[in-house]
Amino acid sequence: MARTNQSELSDRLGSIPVFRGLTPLAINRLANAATEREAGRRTRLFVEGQEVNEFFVLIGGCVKLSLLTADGCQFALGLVSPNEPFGTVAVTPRHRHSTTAEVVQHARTLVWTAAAMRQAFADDARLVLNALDLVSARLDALHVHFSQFATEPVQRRVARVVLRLPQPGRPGDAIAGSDCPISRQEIAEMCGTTLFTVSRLLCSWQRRGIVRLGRQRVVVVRPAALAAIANGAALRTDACATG
Amino acid sequence: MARTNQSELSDRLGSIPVFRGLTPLAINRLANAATEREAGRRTRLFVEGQEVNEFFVLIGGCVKLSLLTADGCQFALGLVSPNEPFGTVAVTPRHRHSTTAEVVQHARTLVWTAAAMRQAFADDARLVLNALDLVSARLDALHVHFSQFATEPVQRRVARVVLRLPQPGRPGDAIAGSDCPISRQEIAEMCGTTLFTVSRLLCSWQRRGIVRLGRQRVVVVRPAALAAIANGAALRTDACATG
DNA sequence: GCCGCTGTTTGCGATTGCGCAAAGAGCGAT
DNA sequence: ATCGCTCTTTGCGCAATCGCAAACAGCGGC
Repeated sequence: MARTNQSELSDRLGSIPVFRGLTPLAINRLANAATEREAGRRTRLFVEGQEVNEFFVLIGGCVKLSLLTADGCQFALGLVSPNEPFGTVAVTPRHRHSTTAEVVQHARTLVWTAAAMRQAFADDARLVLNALDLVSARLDALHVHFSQFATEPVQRRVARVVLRLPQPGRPGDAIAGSDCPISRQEIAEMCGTTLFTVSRLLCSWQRRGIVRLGRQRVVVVRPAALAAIANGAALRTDACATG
Repeated sequence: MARTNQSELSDRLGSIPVFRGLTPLAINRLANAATEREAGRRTRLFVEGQEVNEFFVLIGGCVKLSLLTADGCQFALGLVSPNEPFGTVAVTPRHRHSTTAEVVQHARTLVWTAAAMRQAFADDARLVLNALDLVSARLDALHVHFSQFATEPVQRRVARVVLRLPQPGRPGDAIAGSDCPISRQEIAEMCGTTLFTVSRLLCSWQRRGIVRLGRQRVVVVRPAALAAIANGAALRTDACATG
């Protein structure tokens, strides 16, 4: 790849979960085959339906995965955090992306071609196992997410989504120290609701001092209170408006 | 395993997608390690949270995968069809089931211990690739399912679920030639709604001649009409009650 | 400093879908 | 054949949420 020192890159790769435990040889080959790519807000790294020919790992910034339903309604699956691979881990040729990846905040990514990944899979069986574990874990997580989604009222879903939002300067979080602009519309798309409902809920939470709002910004002030809502504690929304 | 002829079993394994393309050696070892197990209605093959120590492939009958949400609400992810593996494909030790598998209709399964599966993964790298593809495909399918679920009104979700239900004697379907008893409650759990709403919708469809209903039974008479509903064609539910 | 654009708030009316209660129906057991 | 159990249907009222329209507000450009 371009600028970065090779062995430094190898070290970095080794710390990414999906590459953990690979042989030095495999890691080095991956490091050689990697390309670093930056992409600005609103760029699309790949689009739903397009053939899979690249594999991404997010290094910095924020990327949103979404898809379109048959009736043209957009639904967002969630945001990708740094060190997470995305795109598709699978290597079946001809496979097509089931989602669209859009950059929410200027993103730095490591990119491999599908061919390079197939080579890597062949180089080290451990990578396949890692990928399998990763995808399985995602599947499990999605099961849980789905079931919550299916059975919970909007208020709780929005609370959950907001809790997962990258927070400015929250350690270990998606974009430590910087802002990730997310509109009410985008939150609505992650919750399967409308921007109006999201706005109403957020405003009521702001009145209660649970969040602080701005244009394309939601800062969680009292995570515990929000978690309580997410877990079903608060039944009423608009009560105690002066809280 | 017990009764069946070994080579016959090997042949059968070879036709199960997840085992496709394995070396004869690996297939034979799998055939040797397999156990056949039958389980009656309402039996649970594994329970959410329990440690994964067996791997299943459904041969006949019908199994429902479900999970409990935090508030004790049951949600059903769907039904397993014959030749589908279930449980968890991943082999990470200590991994726990994220779902519960309950027999809906007397089921015949092939079972392997986690140890046997780990051995098989080691025997033939192709198995790991197959598993990765399988899990990836499921993840993609779940993304789509989820997004439909999140954006569509109840009516369409119920239509979709009913379309997927095993139909008596429909070729290639879950339980060719026999009935798979499913209650309104169970359909509701797959749709994220209540049994009342399901009942109302089904009755209105029956009045329109789209389905035929019985106790724990839904037979799709006009799949095309139901598909039209699933795709958003019919806006009104109760209109044209005599249709 | 003003303008225009995009994103946000809020009120209001219309629906959808829920929840309970009670009556009705299939099915197996005695 | 009857009983009892479970599953299903249906009526009715209510709460949650949507959808639109219009007013408001941050922010960059000129």
